[in-house]
Amino acid sequence: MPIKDCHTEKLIIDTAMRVFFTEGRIYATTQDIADAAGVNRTLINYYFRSKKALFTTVINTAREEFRGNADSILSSDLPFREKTEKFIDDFMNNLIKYPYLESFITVDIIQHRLKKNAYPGFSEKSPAPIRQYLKVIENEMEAGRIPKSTPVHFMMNLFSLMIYPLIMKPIQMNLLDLNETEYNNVLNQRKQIILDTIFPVKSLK
Amino acid sequence: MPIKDCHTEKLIIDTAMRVFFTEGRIYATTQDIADAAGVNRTLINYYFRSKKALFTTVINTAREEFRGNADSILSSDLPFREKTEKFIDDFMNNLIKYPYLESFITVDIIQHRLKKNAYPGFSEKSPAPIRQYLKVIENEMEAGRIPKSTPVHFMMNLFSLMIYPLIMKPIQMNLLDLNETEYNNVLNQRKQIILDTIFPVKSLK
DNA sequence: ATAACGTTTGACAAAATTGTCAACAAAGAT
DNA sequence: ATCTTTGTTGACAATTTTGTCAAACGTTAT
Repeated sequence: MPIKDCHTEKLIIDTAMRVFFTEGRIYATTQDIADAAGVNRTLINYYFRSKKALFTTVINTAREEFRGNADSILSSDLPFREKTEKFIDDFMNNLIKYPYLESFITVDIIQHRLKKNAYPGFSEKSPAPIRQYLKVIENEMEAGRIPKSTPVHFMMNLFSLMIYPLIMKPIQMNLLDLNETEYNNVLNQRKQIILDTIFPVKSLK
Repeated sequence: MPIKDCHTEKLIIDTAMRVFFTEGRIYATTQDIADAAGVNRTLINYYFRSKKALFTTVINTAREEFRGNADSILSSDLPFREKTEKFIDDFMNNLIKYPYLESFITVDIIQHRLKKNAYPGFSEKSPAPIRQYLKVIENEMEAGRIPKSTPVHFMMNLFSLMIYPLIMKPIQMNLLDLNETEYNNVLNQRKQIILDTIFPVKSLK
């Protein structure tokens, strides 16, 4: 079989991403992943050497998968509101696929800090498209087209409103007394709600 | 030593809460916790029988610790804005102590779902003070004193804005290019920012 | 003093998880 | 057909983590 197959490798990666980032099973073992993929556990070691190596692979794969669109949207020369709208749309579609990705990255960072290692997944500076977008936010605030605070808070608000309802779905379902279907309906309304929140409509008494 | 000491038991609980909910070390072993507490690991089994039992104990302890204030604030007859202000203040003070508590509860729920068990930490309905507060939000929306959406989204926004910046601190620090001190300064401004976001000021052009 | 009790400890056993290896299978190249 | 390379498997070893137990300790009451 001299031609590289890599279909098993891809199967393992896809399964691991689903188990980790979609289902949020942070304690999943290599056996769990192998079972979910329907392959022999040894193959994980064959293709990735160790569980940790698989882990960094899937995190990087997922991050790259997300970067593409987001960067081109943020770097485009669309007007601020349209750009933000597109960004929310793209980002939330990704979130539905891998809601727990950020949670895993956070856990990963905490691990590295414990061993006093710098986190390999991070570059020194924040990504250029983000820095650029922050500048645009600043302009919009000065022009008075969005509430005056600081670009950093605007970004925090934006990410908070998008991500939190997805990663804490089980808790929120109980807190707000919603079943699965009801909660999913609410999630579908979020894009519009988020827009209305960060671009407040001025129709209050 | 016939008189119950319980100071070791309390030490273990406090340490476990710190390791789990403050430091976010989700992979911490019983040995890690024992080391952090400076006690023999066997004592964890002596006082709590198993790691899982310790886990449910600390989750319940932390939840009870948080409930008290929040419930009395939400059930008080303060005007809506003041009530919300107090709630944010109380909730965020708790969050600073145990930012990762909700993350752990979520992980716990996911575990239980995998075993097809109902989550023991949840009652059927959502807590009464929350249901009551949701009613008040509805009234405020109808009166036009806050932007019209639904109480559920208002709550989601509120929790999102409070919790997300704390649990994703490492990621946000990199994304926004802030060091520890700068990020903490930003966090200190959040209470006011959140108020301004959910009670929009109408000074836009 | 000693008996009783709760607490603490180290050594050990059990379980769970991960990693390694030699053997085997499959498929194209020679 | 045989060789070569890649992929796959099961058995095994190593490691990590958790749980158990008997013995020792310290304090108090008798």
